Amino acid sequence: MTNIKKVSELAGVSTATVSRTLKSPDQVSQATREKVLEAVKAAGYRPNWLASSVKSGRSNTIVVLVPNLVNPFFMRIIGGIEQAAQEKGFSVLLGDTQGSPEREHEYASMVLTNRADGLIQLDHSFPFSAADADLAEDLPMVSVCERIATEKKYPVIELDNYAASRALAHHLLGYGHKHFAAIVGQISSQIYRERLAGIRSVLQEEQIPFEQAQITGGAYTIEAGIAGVEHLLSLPQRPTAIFCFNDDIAIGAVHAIKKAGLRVPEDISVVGFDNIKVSAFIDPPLTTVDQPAYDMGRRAVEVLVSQIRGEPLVRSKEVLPFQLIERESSGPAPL
Amino acid sequence: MTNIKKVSELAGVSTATVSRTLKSPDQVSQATREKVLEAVKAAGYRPNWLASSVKSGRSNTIVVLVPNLVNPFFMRIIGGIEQAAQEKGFSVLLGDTQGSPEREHEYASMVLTNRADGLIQLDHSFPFSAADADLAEDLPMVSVCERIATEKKYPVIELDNYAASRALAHHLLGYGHKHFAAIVGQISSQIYRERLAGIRSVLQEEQIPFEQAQITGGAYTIEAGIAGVEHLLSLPQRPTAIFCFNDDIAIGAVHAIKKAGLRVPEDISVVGFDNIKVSAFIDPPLTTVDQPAYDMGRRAVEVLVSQIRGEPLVRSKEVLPFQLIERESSGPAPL
DNA sequence: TGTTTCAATGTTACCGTTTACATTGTCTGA
DNA sequence: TCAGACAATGTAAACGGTAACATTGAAACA
Repeated sequence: MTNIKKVSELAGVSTATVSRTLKSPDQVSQATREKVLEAVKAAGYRPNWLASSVKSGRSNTIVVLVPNLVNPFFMRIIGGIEQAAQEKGFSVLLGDTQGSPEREHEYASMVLTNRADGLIQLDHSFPFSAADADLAEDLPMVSVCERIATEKKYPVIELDNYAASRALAHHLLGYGHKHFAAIVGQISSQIYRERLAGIRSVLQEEQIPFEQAQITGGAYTIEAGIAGVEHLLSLPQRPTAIFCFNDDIAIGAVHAIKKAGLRVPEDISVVGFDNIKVSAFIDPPLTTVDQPAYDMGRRAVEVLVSQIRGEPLVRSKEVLPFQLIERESSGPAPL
Repeated sequence: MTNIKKVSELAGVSTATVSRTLKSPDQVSQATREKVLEAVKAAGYRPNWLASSVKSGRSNTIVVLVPNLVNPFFMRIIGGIEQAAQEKGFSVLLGDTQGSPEREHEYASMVLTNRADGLIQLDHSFPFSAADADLAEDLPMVSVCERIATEKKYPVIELDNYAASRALAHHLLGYGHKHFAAIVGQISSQIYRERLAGIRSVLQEEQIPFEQAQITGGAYTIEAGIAGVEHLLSLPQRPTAIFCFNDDIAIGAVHAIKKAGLRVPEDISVVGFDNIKVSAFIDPPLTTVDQPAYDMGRRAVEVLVSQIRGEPLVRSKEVLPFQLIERESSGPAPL
């Protein structure tokens, strides 16, 4: 291992001078600087990051807890996180939790052991184990999309899910739909409640019933979309419009509807959520709500890093703008 | 900061005893152990990972260089990497390179600075900068799917792309196709050459021409698929079967073909590569080659970790099995 | 010329663990 | 009763940097 001592001997200076040459070159004379840099080159020296970090007590690393790596929406968020983190000199430790609390505990505890300085949670659970909960008191943590289920208010970057689903509902009402259904994602999450409330509020204003039987789902997957449609088509009163709580569900729903011999949107309109890339290119292209995933990731890092730096929290909640994307999976209600 | 010293004072023992209690409890007497563990709990002590790592000289971390986070195929690989890494006690630093050499250099240099112990490269470039190249001599590095372009042979986990594209070609020949085209991904990569060679070899055996004009593309994206089809449809001799070098390209191709008023597969057959999740649920479902992405990620970690541990390399190349998935995007050639 | 100042560099303590080596004390066996 | 063995614990030196403080020497100024 080529360490700073070897370089200092090679250059005929002290280790402090080598360190200074690399960290604050203006404190070192021109001549010495050149000498040292030459020695660095000759020895092939790169400072040991672990050693500097243990000294500074900072790892300049953040952990990101992702429920599902294959979800392209999450990956767009992570793209933003990566970009912003790199700009701020942080690196990103990936925590693929698969929704498992044990995995979450494990990754979350990295912040307790100085392996990471902060945490971004994309799921809605409080990621620390009960045993660690009190230690986790004031740790830098930010949630994106979801809201962490705990008393203490952690900053959150989110979408106005309530308004967005109201927009979707109005969009479908404008097409004359009267029979609605929803295929929801993970139950018990904040998102679930807000989106459902948004839909409910609009339908209530119009005095349109929205029965419990027409709410199905349980996961944000294509399979959940397929199973949801199979259930809905078996009901006595078949819906003419289906809210899917993300685009994966919607893709499954469209697939299942077509497989059942029905048409989208002529027989049933389908709307999604997230606006993932592929949604624009399936048949029919999906009406959905665009979430600024990349920017959400960026903001999350900015907020987290300012927390890590101990700066005061400006806003504990940031709501980013959504955009209704009207495509061809939604249309006039059948007569 | 609660450190080991505080705990040792609280327990009335030396720091060494605290360390031993946590790392090798059998060296400590029952009574002391209990005393120490109680103090650990009372102080809310968690050992500082940075400090242990600097001592051991190991970060138990691997960097993964990903050209594109949003590609679900890469994410499946990364899922396997994550899983295997966790099992082996490693964590994963994500490096989203976007194909930029500077980004690659930056992430790759983490291995030089002890921030990570090894590197998995999903792209085909040698990720170290020219200045670092000689330092990078014997660093643990594994490439997945692609082959790293350098003299020294790094272990590689890959698919038999040649055989896989031969299988696709035979599949389409079986449907009586005579006019072929390819929409390729990144030119100059190993994958590009092997897949093209596979197709060429089959067509040559059958004495079927495969002109340069019918090879188009440049990126592994939906947009490249769309642009590719637009180009191919403008040719005097329109192909009846199109090889797409990944499923994203194929999704774009199918979209563009349908938009042009043609049918898949009645007018043009389309085949993809990778078997990403959504490929089974688009209309028509995509004929493609399944790559065991998850297992490739797992194997990459296993090979990398054994390299990190200094174990001798068993095989420098592992070829994992592919599977031809015949779905409805390919069919009999039009008359 | 003597004092002050300051830039350049060296010395050394420290970050929080781990661990080789030293010490203590108890138990065993002759 | 005492040497030897061994288990339990303490002491202190690492790991590879960084930075506060100390030292040196030359320039600046009165």
